Amino acid sequence: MRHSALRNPHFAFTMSRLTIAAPADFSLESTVVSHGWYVMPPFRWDAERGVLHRIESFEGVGAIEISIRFDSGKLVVESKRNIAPLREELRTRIRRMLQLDLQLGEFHALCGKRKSHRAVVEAKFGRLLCGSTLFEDAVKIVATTNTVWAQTVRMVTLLVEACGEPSASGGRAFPIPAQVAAFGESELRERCRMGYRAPYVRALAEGIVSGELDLAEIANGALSTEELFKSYRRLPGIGPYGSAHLLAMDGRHDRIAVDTEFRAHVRRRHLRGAEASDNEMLALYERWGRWKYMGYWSELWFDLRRKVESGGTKRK
DNA sequence: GTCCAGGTCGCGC
DNA sequence: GCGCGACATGGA
Repeated sequence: MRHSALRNPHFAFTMSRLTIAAPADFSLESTVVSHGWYVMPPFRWDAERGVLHRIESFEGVGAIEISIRFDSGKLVVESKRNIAPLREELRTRIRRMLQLDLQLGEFHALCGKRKSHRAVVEAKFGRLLCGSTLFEDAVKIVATTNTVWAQTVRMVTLLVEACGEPSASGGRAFPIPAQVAAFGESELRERCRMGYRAPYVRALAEGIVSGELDLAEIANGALSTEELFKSYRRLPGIGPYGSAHLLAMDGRHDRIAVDTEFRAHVRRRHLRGAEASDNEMLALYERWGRWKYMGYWSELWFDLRRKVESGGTKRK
């Protein structure tokens, strides 16, 4: 069972540990619960204990289960498996997952000027939970397009179950491109219920395996935001919405991912239900400069939180 | 049965 | 460059 280590002092004693420094404006909870990724495997969020569980696979090692918690200003990463040899790679992955390198000062300064966004600063909100690879985020984004959230979760859960590397206790890591490529398009359709997205996901996986799509080059930080936007757009199944989303996961909020959610939010929040063009809606966020997407997203997210707290409908 | 959801693609103009 | 229909899936 998952918590056998807690009951068995021998295993508890052999827990392998690693710590990572976190920025002063970092909040584990706000980062984890920053958008819907935390409800999808291979993440599992224990809200009560404030522990993020995750399964990660390593070449030649297999899939291992890790937990991440925040203690005295730093992140504590633990596993029953010995993670010492994986320390550097694990650090790199966690920095990406929790956007630890993102500088939020400017965004929080902008929030501080707006009464509506004070809570954002207090919550240390502004980092988005990401997968450990761009491939994972791109696949998940494709799974969010033109469907409802419950189906997105279903597709991703089925995909991870179907071809992710299994861990000792039966959980699974997010599949690597080779695993998805080997799985194939018809399986993505039939077993993972991905529908017409199957060819996109397959092409994404195969493109990475063959080297035709070089995600490492895209993600190495050398490209300008607009160049990066164009690069993401060339990925199969990634259009303007997905590309803006991927930009945000790279800490770049210059562009807003326009979708039905954005439009509904703007109508509700700024237009008293009235219709407007996308450009008119986008113009409302111009004052956020480089932080347009997070300005919008934090607004939506905190509206949603207030709604949930006052007993409204629960989502994501 | 019909509509549509955190869109994207390929086509015709 | 811009508008438009098709595209799987499943819940409302």
